[in-house]
Amino acid sequence: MKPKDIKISCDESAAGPMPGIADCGRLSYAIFQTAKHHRALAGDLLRPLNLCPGQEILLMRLCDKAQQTQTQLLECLKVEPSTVTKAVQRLQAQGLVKRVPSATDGRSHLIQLTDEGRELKKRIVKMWSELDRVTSENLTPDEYQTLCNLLEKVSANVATRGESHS
Amino acid sequence: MKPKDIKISCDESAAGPMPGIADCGRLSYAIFQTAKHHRALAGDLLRPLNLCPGQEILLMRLCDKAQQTQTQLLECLKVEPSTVTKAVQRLQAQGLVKRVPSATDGRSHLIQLTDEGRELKKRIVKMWSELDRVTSENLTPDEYQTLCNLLEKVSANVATRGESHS
DNA sequence: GGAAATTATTTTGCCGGCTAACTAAAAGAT
DNA sequence: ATCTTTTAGTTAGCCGGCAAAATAATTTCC
Repeated sequence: MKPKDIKISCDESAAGPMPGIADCGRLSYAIFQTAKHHRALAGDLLRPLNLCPGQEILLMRLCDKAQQTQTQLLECLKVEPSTVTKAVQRLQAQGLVKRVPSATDGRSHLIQLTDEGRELKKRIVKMWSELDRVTSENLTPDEYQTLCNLLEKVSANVATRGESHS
Repeated sequence: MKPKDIKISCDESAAGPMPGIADCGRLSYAIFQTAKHHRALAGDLLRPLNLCPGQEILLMRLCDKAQQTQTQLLECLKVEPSTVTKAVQRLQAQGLVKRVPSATDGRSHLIQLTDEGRELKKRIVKMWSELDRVTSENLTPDEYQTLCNLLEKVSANVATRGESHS
């Protein structure tokens, strides 16, 4: 009869909401924790589709605009080249994506969805909606808006990599 | 004379803020992107300390309460056992952390900071404050508060792993 | 046209995180 | 006391992500 009442974890114990790092960076800590759980939840919802978090976004990009160069992908995904390389390799091995050499540039390949990949779109959209639903479960529409706006503001603050040079 | 004006990325181009996945999950998308950039920024600030994002939090936990079992650590860090195992191994190899076998339980070890690890505390706190400062740069105190509150709310929504089983 | 610089991509290697399968010690049940 | 179950940690293997270094094709500049 004691399912989980022995909660001796560090946070919600006796003396308030954890000392230490959360004190000098409550926002950073909240982002950190929220994101980790959010990603884990995404992973759970993605597992039935045989995908890992991050892959679904790449696939959706290819739905929006078929025929993309890896450079285009990494720009809009905001990841490093090697990340795209690896992701594409894996998706290709799964038969969701195809690479055709560019006719005009011998260095680059165009990435496109296979039929199988294209069929996943509906399921991804559904999964992603569900993710957002769970994420925002007890938020009012106003809170949802506010949160998105603030996060987007913060995102801009924090996305100073690669733009601030010179 | 064209340093970076050829921005043909997917988001802020012609037709509004990107179609597709962000439409059916604006919040999820914002969390995803913000967290990635935030983590990258943390990585930048952590590099001079020779740490990777995530390690600093473990160390801070050990500052708050020396002598912790790995199980205690994983509970308050909210990560899986294997994650702690690996992290502790690496921090130990760096000489920041020590493991002493528990006197009362032959299975567990107590993790504690070395002197060197303890010396890092001040720098971590400083780094973390700086991270939070940059993150919240253009937010009013009110916005900061609101954002933290909303994120913590969302975090609870999304942290349903391991608690919902029967 | 040929050397130099830029661009597209890959490879390697590392880190945090997770899952799944496993070992070993401790606690319960009979 | 023994057998069973639970608990503490480890290992191996995979994924996303990053950094640094290398390769190859393209552009640019003279």
